[in-house]
Amino acid sequence: MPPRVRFAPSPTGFLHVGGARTALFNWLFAKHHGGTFVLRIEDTDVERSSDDMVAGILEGLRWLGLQWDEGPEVGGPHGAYFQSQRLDRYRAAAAALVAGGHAYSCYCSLERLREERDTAEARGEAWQYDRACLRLPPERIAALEATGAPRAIRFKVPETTTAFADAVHGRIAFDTRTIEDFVVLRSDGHPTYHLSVVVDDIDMQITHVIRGDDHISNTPKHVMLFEAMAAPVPVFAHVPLILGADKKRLSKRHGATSVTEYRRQGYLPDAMVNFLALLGWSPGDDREVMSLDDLTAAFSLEGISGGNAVFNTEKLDWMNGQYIAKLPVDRLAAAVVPLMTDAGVPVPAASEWVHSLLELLRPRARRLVDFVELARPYLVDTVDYQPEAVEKHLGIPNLGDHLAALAMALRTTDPFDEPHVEAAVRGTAADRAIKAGVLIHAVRVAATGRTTSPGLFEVLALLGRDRTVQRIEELVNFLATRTAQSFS
RNA sequence: GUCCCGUUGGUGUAGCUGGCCCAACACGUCGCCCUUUCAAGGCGAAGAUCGCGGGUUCGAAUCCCGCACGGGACGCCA
Repeated sequence: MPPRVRFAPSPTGFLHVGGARTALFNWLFAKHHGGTFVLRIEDTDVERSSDDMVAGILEGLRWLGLQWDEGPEVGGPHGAYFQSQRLDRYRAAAAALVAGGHAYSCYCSLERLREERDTAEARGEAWQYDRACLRLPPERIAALEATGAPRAIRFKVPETTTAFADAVHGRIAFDTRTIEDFVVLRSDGHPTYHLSVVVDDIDMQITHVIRGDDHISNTPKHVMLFEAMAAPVPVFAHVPLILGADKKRLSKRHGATSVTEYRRQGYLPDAMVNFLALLGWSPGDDREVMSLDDLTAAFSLEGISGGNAVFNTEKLDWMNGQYIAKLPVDRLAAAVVPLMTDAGVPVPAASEWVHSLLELLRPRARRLVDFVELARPYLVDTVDYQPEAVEKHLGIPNLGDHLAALAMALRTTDPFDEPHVEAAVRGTAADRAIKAGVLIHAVRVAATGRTTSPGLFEVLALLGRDRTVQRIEELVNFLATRTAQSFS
């Protein structure tokens, strides 16, 4: 039977990288085994959930290429896929638990519970629910019910040892005495997380629950619930957490954590997926740059490692560079041109020329946004000279004359391509008995205003004769006025 | 405080059915090559007493025990 897995985000925040990786592992597992990937929105916390967050999560998943087989917008035979639309199911399940003797009503006030916890915490201890309401005599319960007192439903935790076989950690056992009678249905009729997940996982026939390590201690509760509902317990696989550089759980403090943010910064979805897949998982061999198809073919739960992983941005950048290097140029242009336009850098319509430019810059970019600054000198009309470039390369005696001579030579360079431009530059340098490098550096400043650029002859060929000559002459003028000023 | 998970170079991992491991791959770092600069690419180097301490064994990163440290969970949040 093909497996059914699910990703069940709570729309109380953005899709962060940890959630994205959990989704990815689920997706890969499903695809590897020809199974089904279900997306379920856990929005039982009405206060904190929002439609915008749902939209953002869906968008993030699609951007990564993780389309779901069942869930929001695509439907499926096991819906609804929003927990807020399944409230009846949870209430029925809670009633069934009570009827079966697995759960009971609790009339304790929130104030009392909080006080108990606070005093316990003051002693440095944890408080467990004292089962006060489990011992209530029937007539007392009847009286409370008659007055319409608010009541929650608590699961009656049996005294045993619950154990489950975790696909990444092996057997994990809990003494249930350390687990209190947890609430499954709040007094407002809304289910808690524990009830809704289990009910949904049963209804949606989930066979494998792949989720974060932070759920390990919830799992015995879920196992007990599955058993109380006489449902088969799915296989659990708890994947390690993603940590920041300080080994603390990844959070806002660490900078970008949402996939939307990485998208905005110019990371490619394939690179993101590849990088995330390698955080806590390995194919078992030395492969690292892997497509979604490669990952799907290689994926297995056994390859997931047990320890938490630090999110290493440097490696992500490297990975992104690998994918930028391989991106077909038309797709690269489609991704990058809008960024340039947004930044106020005009891009000509001539796509051949733009493609050549991008090819020149490609090995120098790690993120798509890098292209904007990299490309700026080739797209704007006037070149701004960086002070350090001026200082470093323009202090040559008679430089203006040398440049004027070069401009003259370039005027008749034909064709104006890389080898001919190179010949003209080197020829001029030889004629004037200066090192080619000196002239090259100065011309780079003329053409780009910077100390660094792609190979100068490629740059000039790309700029074309007119703009090249014009920029060299502009630098000649700049030098002349500067000299005049220094004498005044 | 209690329970649970984890611990291989700065980072991510491989190795973990014990010997082929004086530990491998990738990122990062450093150097060299290429070269007009910056990248990219190629080549090379440094960097881990495999958390610590005991044990088992002819032999342990690999098996057992203890400890330390890190992380997570202990809600009518998910």
